[in-house]
Amino acid sequence: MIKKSTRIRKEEIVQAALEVVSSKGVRALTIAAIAESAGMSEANIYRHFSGKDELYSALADFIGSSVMGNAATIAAGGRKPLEKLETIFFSHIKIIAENPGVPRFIFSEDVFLGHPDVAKSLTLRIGSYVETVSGVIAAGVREGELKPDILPRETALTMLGMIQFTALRQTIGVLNSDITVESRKLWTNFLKLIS
Amino acid sequence: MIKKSTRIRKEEIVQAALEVVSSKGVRALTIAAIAESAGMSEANIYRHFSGKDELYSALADFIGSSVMGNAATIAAGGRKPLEKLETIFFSHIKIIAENPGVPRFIFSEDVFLGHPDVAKSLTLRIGSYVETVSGVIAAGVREGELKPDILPRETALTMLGMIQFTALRQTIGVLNSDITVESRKLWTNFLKLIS
DNA sequence: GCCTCGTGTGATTATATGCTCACATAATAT
DNA sequence: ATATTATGTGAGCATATAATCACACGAGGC
Repeated sequence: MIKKSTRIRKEEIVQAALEVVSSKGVRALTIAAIAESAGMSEANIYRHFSGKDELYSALADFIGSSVMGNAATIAAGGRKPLEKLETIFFSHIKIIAENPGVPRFIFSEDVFLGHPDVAKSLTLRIGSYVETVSGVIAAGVREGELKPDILPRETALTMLGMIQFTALRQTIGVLNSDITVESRKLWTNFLKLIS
Repeated sequence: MIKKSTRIRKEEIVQAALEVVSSKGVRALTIAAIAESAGMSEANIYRHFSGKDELYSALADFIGSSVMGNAATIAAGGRKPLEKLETIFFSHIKIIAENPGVPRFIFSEDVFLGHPDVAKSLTLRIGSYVETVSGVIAAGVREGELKPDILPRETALTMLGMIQFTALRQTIGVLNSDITVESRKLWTNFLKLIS
C-alpha cells in the first residue's frame, strides 16, 4: 500500500475521472469506475473528495482552466485576428480529438441538471469564451480581414457551433473520416463564409 | 381502472417519455418517471414494451419520422433553395423550442453508448438530414442565390451546428434571451455569410 | 348475461450506486 | 524508536432502478 499526499491524489483522481468520461461517457462516471481507473478503493475517493459534487467541481475547474483559458491566451497574443481565429479553432479541435471527455462533460446533462453549482461556473466560462471569440472577430472586421457586415457575436456562435457539432458527431460515431481531416474542410469553408 | 388498446397505450407511453426528457433530461428517463408521467404503473409499461431498449427504439422512430422527415418534405417542395433553407432552419428551431427533449435524446450518451441499435438508426437519419440540407445548398449555389465557391456539405454542417449549439445553450440555460429571438439573429447573420 | 383474453397493478427481486465506518498502515514529527 | 496523524481499505448500508410475477379486472365476442 502506497500513500501519497492529498494534492497528488486529487490530481490523479481528476485525471482518472476524465479518462472514464472519455472512454465510457459521463453516464459511466461512477465512483466505482473512477476508483478502478485510478487504481484505488472507492472509499479512498471520499478521503480526498467530500462527494461526487466536489469531484465534478474539480473536474470542471481542470477542464475550464486548461482548455478555455487557452483561447484567452491566444486572443491576447500579438498576431492578426484571422490567424488568432484559426489557432483557436484548431487548438479547440485538437483538444476534442485527444480528449472526447471534455466536450461531453461540459455539455452533459449530469452537470446541468444534477450539479447546479458546477453548471453555473461552466456557464460563466462558456460565456467568456464566446466573448473572447467575438472580440477577435470584431477586430478582424475592423482591420478589414473579414467581411464588413457580419455580426461578431453571431459569427462566433456559428463557429463554436461548428466545433461543438463536430465533437458531437465524433462522440456518436457519425464521423467516418478523421476528425482532423473533417475540421480542415470545415475551416476552409468557414474562411470563405467570413472573408 | 381504465383499459385501452396496446396501440393507444404505446403512443401514450412514448409521449410521456418525451415529456420526461423535455422536462428532466434523458438522465431522468426511468421507468418510474415514465409511468408517473403517463399515469400508470411501472409494470404496465412492460405490458406494452419488452424493456427500455424497445422503448428507446420507439422514441427514436417517433422523433425521427416526425422531425427529420419534415426537412425532406420541405426540400422536396417547389420553392427557391434559399427559401427552403430558411424554412428548414426555423422549423427545426421551432421543434427544439417546443420540445427540448428532441435534441437531448438524439444526441444523448444513453442512446449512443447504451443502445447501439437505436444509435445506428439515428445515425442513418442524421446522415440523410445532412445530405438533404447539402442538396438544398448545392441547388442554391447552382441557381446563383448563394456564394459560388462555398462547399454544400460543409456549409450544411455549419448550419446544423449552429442549430444544435443553440439547442445545447438552451438546455444548459446559457440563453438569456428567447430562443426565437436568438435564432433570428443567427439566421440574419448566416444569410450574410452564405450569400 | 358471462366467458375469455388481453390489460392493469402491488409486491418483490436483483443489481448498481453513492456513501459511511471501523479498522489498518504508511509517512512524519519528536 | 515511538507516537501521532494522515492516508488507505473491505465490509456494509440506504436508496434507486430495471425487470418479473401472481393476481385482479374490464372490454368485446358469444
